[in-house]
Amino acid sequence: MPEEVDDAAEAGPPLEDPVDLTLDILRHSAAHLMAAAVCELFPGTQYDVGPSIEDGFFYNFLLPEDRHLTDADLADIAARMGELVKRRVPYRREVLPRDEARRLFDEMGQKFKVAIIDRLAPDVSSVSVYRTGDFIDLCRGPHVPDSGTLTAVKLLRVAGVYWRGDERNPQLQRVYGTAWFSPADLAAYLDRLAEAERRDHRRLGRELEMFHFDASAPGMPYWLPNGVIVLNELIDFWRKDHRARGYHEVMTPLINEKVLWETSGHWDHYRDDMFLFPVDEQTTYGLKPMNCPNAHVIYNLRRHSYRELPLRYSDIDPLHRFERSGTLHGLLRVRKFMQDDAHIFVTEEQIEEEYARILEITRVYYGIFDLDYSLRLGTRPADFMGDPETWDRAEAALLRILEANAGIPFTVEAGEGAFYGPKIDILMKDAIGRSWQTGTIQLDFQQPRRFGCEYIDASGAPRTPVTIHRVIYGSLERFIGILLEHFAGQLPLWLAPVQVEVVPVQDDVEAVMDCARNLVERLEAAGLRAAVSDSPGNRMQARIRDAELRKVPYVVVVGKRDVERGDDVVTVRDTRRGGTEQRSAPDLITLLNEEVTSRRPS
RNA sequence: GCCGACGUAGCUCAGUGGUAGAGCAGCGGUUUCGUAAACCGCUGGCCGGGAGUUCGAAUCUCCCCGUCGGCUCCA
Repeated sequence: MPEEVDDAAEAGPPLEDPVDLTLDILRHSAAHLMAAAVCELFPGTQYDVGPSIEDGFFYNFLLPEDRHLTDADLADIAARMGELVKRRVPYRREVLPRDEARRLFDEMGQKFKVAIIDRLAPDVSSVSVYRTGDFIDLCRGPHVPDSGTLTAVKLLRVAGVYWRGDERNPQLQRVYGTAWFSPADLAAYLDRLAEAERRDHRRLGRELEMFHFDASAPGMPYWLPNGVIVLNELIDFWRKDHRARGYHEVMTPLINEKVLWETSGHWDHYRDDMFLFPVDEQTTYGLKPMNCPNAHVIYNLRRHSYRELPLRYSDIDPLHRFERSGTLHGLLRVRKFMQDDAHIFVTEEQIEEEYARILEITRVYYGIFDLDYSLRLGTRPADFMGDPETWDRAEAALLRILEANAGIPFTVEAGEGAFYGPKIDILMKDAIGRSWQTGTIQLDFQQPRRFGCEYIDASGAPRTPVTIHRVIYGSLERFIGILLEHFAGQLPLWLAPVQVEVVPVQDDVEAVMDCARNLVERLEAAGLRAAVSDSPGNRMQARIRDAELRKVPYVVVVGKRDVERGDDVVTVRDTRRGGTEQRSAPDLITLLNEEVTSRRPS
């Protein structure tokens, strides 16, 4: 789990012994036990930090002589831990003066521990250490009384991590594990992971034939017919709604000469994330990673009055970003994507009101899908453009906006802003609880200035507008990935590639087939996506199963009995809620159309 | 990009040095059945790519590509 770990937080003034055993204590003790096993198996191992995290624990190691842990080693480590559990090794606490503890770890050659002690606050005069057999760790505790408590522990995986989370530092190896009160709890946790895997959008995307990734285009999705329907429905809704909200859609070049990126600042701040290609000795083009520079070009096509602002340009052009290979992840992290993008030119006085409008759009859009989200304010990054005073002003404005929108939880992340301005991000979680940014609302004082954008204010003087960059869905690719996981593939009716499938009971009876085809025609005439089940020779049951597996929301079965009755009443199976009911065809059409237009989530 | 793992039929997977397999899907036939899998048969593979070791490589070694889990980075 990508938990934020302050590596000095483990050490400090000793804590008292716990009254009750918590999962936190159990997991932290499991981390110690694992480190003890690793040190026994690989003498000379340096150990760094090993906290409890959500659902488990980890410990970071540097093995001697460039040895690296592999999955095979995990089994050995687990076996050694098992022996220690059987021996009920006590966790013994000692409190030492700070300098004595430093000497102890220094003599042991544990330089990570020495570094932790050296980073402690000056007023910390004593620290505690815990001994588990021969293993000694710098640790505030508290811990379990002995290792006999650790009966439901499983080591999960090994990962490379940069020391103290900095890519310029040497890489350590981290072993992740999970620990629970009982083997039954552990089994339940593993079941939960297996359930999450069934919701994995990559699996659903393949099974539902929505998208594909080819080895020749890593991170660039092929959208298949089913996926294009979802994509287009989302875009159609967005387009129509935003036109009504005063947005003007534009389309701009996918590639621009280097000079544009120099003007925008991308050349200096974003070049490494761009696809760049020289076309001759003098000319280099860049494939656009963002739409903002071209939006500024459009703004500058004529003079603007303050009366025109806010001026809202939207676009959904494809973007390409050269993401590092190890970071790609299905639709959630791609190199080619589209955003429901817009650039809004406002006066500084209009910022807060326009943000309020955008946050209202966010509430509406995420409400449609029953999605829970949180907000995050990202402030000035290390590699920022412009002057700190402007940044401070902008950050203060966004903080006021967030506070005014009480009810939605938000966090402030220092250094998480874009290089041109601070931003409010919308965060969502995937099936296994990983957090992803979807929408973002960014404030930009830099690009309008760099592009020389102006408007004429009420007194006739030229002034520089502020640009708000905003996406609500964010990347449509990522948003669809999140939706697939959120709905476990059972999309709301308005997005479902096939909304109704008609299954004939007897596919060799012409009257039955005519009835099925006629129903589909009427559904289609009413604007619904319908099809006759086309697997000749299969029994009705197999056709229903097939439609269920493809997550078709409604399945209608028609057979001889319906034809003979001739009352235009059919049996409708609701695959999302389960169960069937009788309904006249006209009623069915009205009902489904109502569900589509209201965009009910399920 | 870094650490670890994985890559065999469209999909899920078995096969650890000696003739490439199963289920599902697909195709052909039989069946026409009332709400989650009828039956029989057939087809289908540069075993991710390249080099090496070996009498012999899906299997062992090295390099590359891709994927998965983390780290870093980010919509």
